[in-house]
Amino acid sequence: MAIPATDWNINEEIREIFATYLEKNKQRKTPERFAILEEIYKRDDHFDAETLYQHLKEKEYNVSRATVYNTLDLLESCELVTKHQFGNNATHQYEKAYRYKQHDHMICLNCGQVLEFCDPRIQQIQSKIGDLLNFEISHHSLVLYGICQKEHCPYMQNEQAKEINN
Amino acid sequence: MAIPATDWNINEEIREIFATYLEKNKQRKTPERFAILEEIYKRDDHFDAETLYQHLKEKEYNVSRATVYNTLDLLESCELVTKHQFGNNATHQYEKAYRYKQHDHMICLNCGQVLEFCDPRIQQIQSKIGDLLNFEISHHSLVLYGICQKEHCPYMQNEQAKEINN
DNA sequence: ATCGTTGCAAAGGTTTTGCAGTCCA
DNA sequence: TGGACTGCAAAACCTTTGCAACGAT
Repeated sequence: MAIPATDWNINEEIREIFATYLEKNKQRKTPERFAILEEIYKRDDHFDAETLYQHLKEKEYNVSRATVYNTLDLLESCELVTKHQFGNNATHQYEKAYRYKQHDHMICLNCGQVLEFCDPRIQQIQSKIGDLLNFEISHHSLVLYGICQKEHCPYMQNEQAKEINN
Repeated sequence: MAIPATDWNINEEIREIFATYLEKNKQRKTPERFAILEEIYKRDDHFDAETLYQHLKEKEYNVSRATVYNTLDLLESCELVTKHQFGNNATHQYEKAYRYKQHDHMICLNCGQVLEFCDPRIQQIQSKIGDLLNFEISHHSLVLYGICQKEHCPYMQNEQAKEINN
């Protein structure tokens, strides 16, 4: 039942970062905001706002959708959360960002699984194109779409894949 | 008043491709569909469905939004049009795809301008990661976000930029 | 006590859908 | 002619907003 020390420390660290951010920006430290932050860092996958809202509702905390969206914006601003736009559907995907090294995504059009990968060349491309076209590049989004060749990838397995496929 | 031969030929070619696609897929060759195709290939920029709908409405053709969306889907399927998701807003951007070499996009977060660029390394990344993670990659989306350093980039110049910025 | 934040529901913008009428094959 | 396509409007979807009540500072 003991919580691993590392988990605890990370949670403390994150709460601290968020608290400092809120103070600096003269925003209130409400319990709802910290509950949302905690729930996000408990999860390990990519998620959307509605899913997060449902998970919170099922548990202890009764927060409204408006608060979820508001808090996600705040967490994005202080870089504790990253917001993604995968596929062509309207729904945004989010993921925790703290201490996760920068990476890009590859998505299976059949089963909807999201894989993460790194390639240093993308940084090179970023600086080269920025210099070339006289841009100060702040960030990028690279998504590879394809079909995973593993046998455990049944066609149209889940809703997420359908949405990504449109 | 003479239409340049190349333009004419390209238009004929495109109509032919679309017609063949429609036949193969047992879809009807309606005037609306060809009017939409033609309007798209007259334009040189990125556009969204609503803009296209308005342009058609202002001109000869009275098509409905539903038909515009339906036709854009068809044109995407036969690869005459590419659909993009820039920024975090809900609106999709489209662009004509025939005979335009594959490229990626860089977007100014101030003025919303969209620049296109090519870098062969992205193809290399695509095949390397595909091999590595056992994926059959069909396409990718790379968008660089930044601030253009030119003097003619006033802050928050237009609506598009605001939307990209959220 | 103040004033930012919450919850709820209603509005917002983009895209899809249902249905009756139209028209291509 | 018949089934697919169109137009219209309504619905669906995700997200934001208005406002009264609440609560952190």
